[in-house]
Amino acid sequence: MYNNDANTKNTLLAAAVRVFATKGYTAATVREICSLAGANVAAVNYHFGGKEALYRSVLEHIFIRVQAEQNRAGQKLDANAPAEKRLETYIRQKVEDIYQTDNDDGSIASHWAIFLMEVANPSNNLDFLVENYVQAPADELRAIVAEILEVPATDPVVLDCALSIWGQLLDPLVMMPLTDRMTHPRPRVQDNLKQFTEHMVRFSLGGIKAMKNG
Amino acid sequence: MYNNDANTKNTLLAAAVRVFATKGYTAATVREICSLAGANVAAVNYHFGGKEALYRSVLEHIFIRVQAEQNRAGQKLDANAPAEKRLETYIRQKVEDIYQTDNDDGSIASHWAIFLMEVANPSNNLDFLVENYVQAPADELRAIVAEILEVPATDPVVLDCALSIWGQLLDPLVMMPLTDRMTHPRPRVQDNLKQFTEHMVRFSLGGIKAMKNG
DNA sequence: ATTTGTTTGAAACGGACGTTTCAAACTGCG
DNA sequence: CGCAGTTTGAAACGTCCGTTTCAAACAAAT
Repeated sequence: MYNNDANTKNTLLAAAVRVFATKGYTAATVREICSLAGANVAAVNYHFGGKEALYRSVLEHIFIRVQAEQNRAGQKLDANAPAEKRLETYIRQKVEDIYQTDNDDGSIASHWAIFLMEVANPSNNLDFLVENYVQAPADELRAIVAEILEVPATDPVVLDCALSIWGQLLDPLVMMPLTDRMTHPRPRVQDNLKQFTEHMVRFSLGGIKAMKNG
Repeated sequence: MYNNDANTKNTLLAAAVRVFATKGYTAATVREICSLAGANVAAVNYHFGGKEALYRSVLEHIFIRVQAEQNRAGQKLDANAPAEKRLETYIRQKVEDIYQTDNDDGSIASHWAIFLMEVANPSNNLDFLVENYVQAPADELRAIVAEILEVPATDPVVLDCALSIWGQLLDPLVMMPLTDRMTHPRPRVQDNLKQFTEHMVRFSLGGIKAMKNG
């Protein structure tokens, strides 16, 4: 407890984020993680207690960044603006959060990659992710949609519309294996942020209003 | 070559469909498939030549059923009907195809489960699946959307709208791990086929029309 | 400098997997 | 019945995985 063991541990954690994000939990091997971190195979068990504990550490590590992002977005959202404008802001922020890449290679942010891997292959940790990543933004969207529709948030049509919108948000990620293989592949959202956002806003608003007179 | 080896081979194939559909290619084990089929571990290699060859046999086996379904749906689609009506028919048919369960336990048809597994964890076989399952229906949808929008099918807005619609079709499947874990879980589409179809048609038509004057 | 506690490294363990082996059982045919 | 070809079954093989072991290297404190 006297020295700076943080170096190896942090290197290991960073390597684990990269490997888990690209391969998923089961396909990732501790040997590859250790090799990428320049550490010994036993390092994972010594510093974290095992592969599963390392994975949980990764989830907690990326979660604090996501929560900060959500707080930042939440503050920007003006509660007094009209609901339609708030929907636009909501969609724009989510699109930016998901698809804006700070990294040079244009790859998705690792926490979204890991999130997708969990959805595709759910483990016990998905409950934690939904509770902390998904629930609050989803409730927020439901409130906005309910206000546009002028119905209570418990109305089933609100849930339907909210899911249609969340679906459109995550689809480019989920469907990428498909769209990349089609004869007319979809251009990467990362390269068309503004255009994609604009389409989503118009299409979604049009869809919601079409559900209005019920 | 004189006897009916078809019995063991077919039992093995049926078991493989079930196991691959629930676990995916990598997570599925030859031992479990053989155990479910009441066959020896060596049976897979003897009858199919290995796990991967068995998987390809499964894909080809379920593909002939899917192609028959698509032909049946294609015949029903009246080319002379107005585009909006054809969109409604298209959506209704796809929703039924995907979510209507003939099996008693309400589980998704196995070919869709396997398809989803491939999307989540793409292998070389996904190219085959996209080419034969996805490409034609996707082109069909693009034609319908282009007609409603009164623009050529090559217009980018057509692709955007078509993807928004395909996204809504597959979302309940893909997002199920999420929606099941939320405080307001979405009711299973299987139990609300008509309601879900109606929402999708109205929402999508509203969305498309909102993109019209562009 | 010696001791004490912490971190690393090479090697091995135990288990699960796909696959192979080969003898036994079975089938159809003369 | 007896034989040839086909199919099965039990056991083992080789590989890769996560994990454990334990001695060596290291850092800090007396």
